[in-house]
Amino acid sequence: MAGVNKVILVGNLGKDPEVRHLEGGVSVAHFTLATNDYYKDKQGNRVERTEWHNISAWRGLADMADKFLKKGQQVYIEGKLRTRQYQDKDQQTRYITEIIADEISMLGGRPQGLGNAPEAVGAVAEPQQTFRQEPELDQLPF
Amino acid sequence: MAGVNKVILVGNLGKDPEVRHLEGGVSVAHFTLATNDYYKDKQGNRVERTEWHNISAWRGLADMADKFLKKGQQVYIEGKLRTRQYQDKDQQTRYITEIIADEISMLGGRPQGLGNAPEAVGAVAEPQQTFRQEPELDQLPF
Amino acid sequence: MAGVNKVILVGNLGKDPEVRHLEGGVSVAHFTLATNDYYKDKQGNRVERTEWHNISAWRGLADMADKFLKKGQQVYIEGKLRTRQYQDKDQQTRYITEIIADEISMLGGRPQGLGNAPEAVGAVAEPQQTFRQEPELDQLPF
Amino acid sequence: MAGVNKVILVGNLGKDPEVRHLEGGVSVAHFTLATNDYYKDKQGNRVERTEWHNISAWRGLADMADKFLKKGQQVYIEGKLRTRQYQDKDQQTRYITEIIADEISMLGGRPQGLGNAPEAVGAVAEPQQTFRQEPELDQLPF
DNA sequence: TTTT
DNA sequence: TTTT
Repeated sequence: MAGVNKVILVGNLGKDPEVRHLEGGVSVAHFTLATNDYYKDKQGNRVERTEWHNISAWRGLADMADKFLKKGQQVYIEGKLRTRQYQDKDQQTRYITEIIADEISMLGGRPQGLGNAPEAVGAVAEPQQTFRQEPELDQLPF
Repeated sequence: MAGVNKVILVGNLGKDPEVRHLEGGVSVAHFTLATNDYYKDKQGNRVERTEWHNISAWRGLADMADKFLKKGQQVYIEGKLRTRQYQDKDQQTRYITEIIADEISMLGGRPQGLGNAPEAVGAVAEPQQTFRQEPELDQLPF
Repeated sequence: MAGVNKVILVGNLGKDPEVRHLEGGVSVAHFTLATNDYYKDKQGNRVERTEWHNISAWRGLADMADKFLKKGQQVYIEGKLRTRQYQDKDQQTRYITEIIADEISMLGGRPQGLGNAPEAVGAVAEPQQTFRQEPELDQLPF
Repeated sequence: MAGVNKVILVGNLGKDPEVRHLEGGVSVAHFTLATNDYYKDKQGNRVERTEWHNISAWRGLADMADKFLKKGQQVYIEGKLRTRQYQDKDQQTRYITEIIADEISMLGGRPQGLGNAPEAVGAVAEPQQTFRQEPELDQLPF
């Protein structure tokens, strides 16, 4: 059966990505992304609402996130929703919904907080690049 | 700050929408939506993965869902992500991520399970209609 | 520089796909897709507006379109915009904007007009499948 | 019949918007947007491809574009495709495909080329705002 | 005609 | 926990 499961976000990283390296050489990055929205309430006041999203990126995208993404940076993210369950510290089943990134683009100008570290040179020289998940790897379970 | 928070889904309702009428005449509908995905594992076998999404629709869209949407029906949904917290029965704080629908389109042919009930006539006559949230109401808190 | 160029359509094929086989074994399919929209005019009358899109699909997607897509069928298409120029019969430069498909999903029930031709069995058995362009081929010029 | 006709772009303005005021107080803005894409050719060289899009914005969005958007600025645009015909100078029928903007978000930092002109103060103070077409006006013919 |  |  046909299905479409697509998420498109433009927002700012709430923290630097955290990257773990799993067995088999697979890496995964996690970070949060804030998307801001405005609306007018009944009194006509402008009210801000921030939504926080849990982003995860795998393999090549995880490495890219590790190298180039920093807290505060504005990015475009395309991905899919996935809700997984886990056991909390009291052995209760809990659910968390994440966006598995398929594509990440760095927006705006030079990312803040990036020094002259060698690994950042690529980002500095071309800070607004797009990275895509290699599709042949997308088939692995995660 | 600019933000984009957009979800696009094509899937099938897991159950009939449940509609509640809040104080002030506001109605809200909840249902689940399954999106199906296929991938090939390392052995080349075709594996199916179903993702379940919590959909909520408000006001006019809730009324539309109540009238026209049935379990099993295939729909296109556009909306935004929202994670809210609630207290479970043990007074523990829990989080749930929902898609707040902005637009719902009925796909495919005549919806199954629809008899000749008068309220369904519109849907039967034109089963593949699109419904949008009235935007001037979008500003109300929910 | 980061760029996003994305089109999402749900509509019906205006005709059967026309497939050509280019040198080098590359195939390309062309068809038109109608998306319907409704709005209310100043008098409150419901007015229908149909927009016609030029779709092109390459390689594996072209073969899929050739086998499974028929005039009238409802599909979900994701792709990118591309405007190319060509010379008309009077040697005038003309422009045409097309959507290069990255993903096509068949929606709704059993496709109309499909008989029992062997090549259609897959589609009939599972008419709502999703097909994606193989990304490693996406890099070829077209 | 249900239909979806959606375009999502992130790119840079090729020129300042040109705004015209039609009879009845309706304003319309036109500008071009470049989206950049990269791919590797068969030799493994990185090749850039730029796609140019014709954007039009109506009413409130046209006024917003007039005030806040400048050549070179990076924006997120959501809209729909529309192909219209017109007569060229030789009375030949020609077609042009445009994206009618529904939403425009200014991305990145302070827009370049903006001085201290009074009309730009709003943009400078809050350069990354999102503007949406008022939907009740969307029903007018254009 | 943009941007890096 | 972001950004303006």
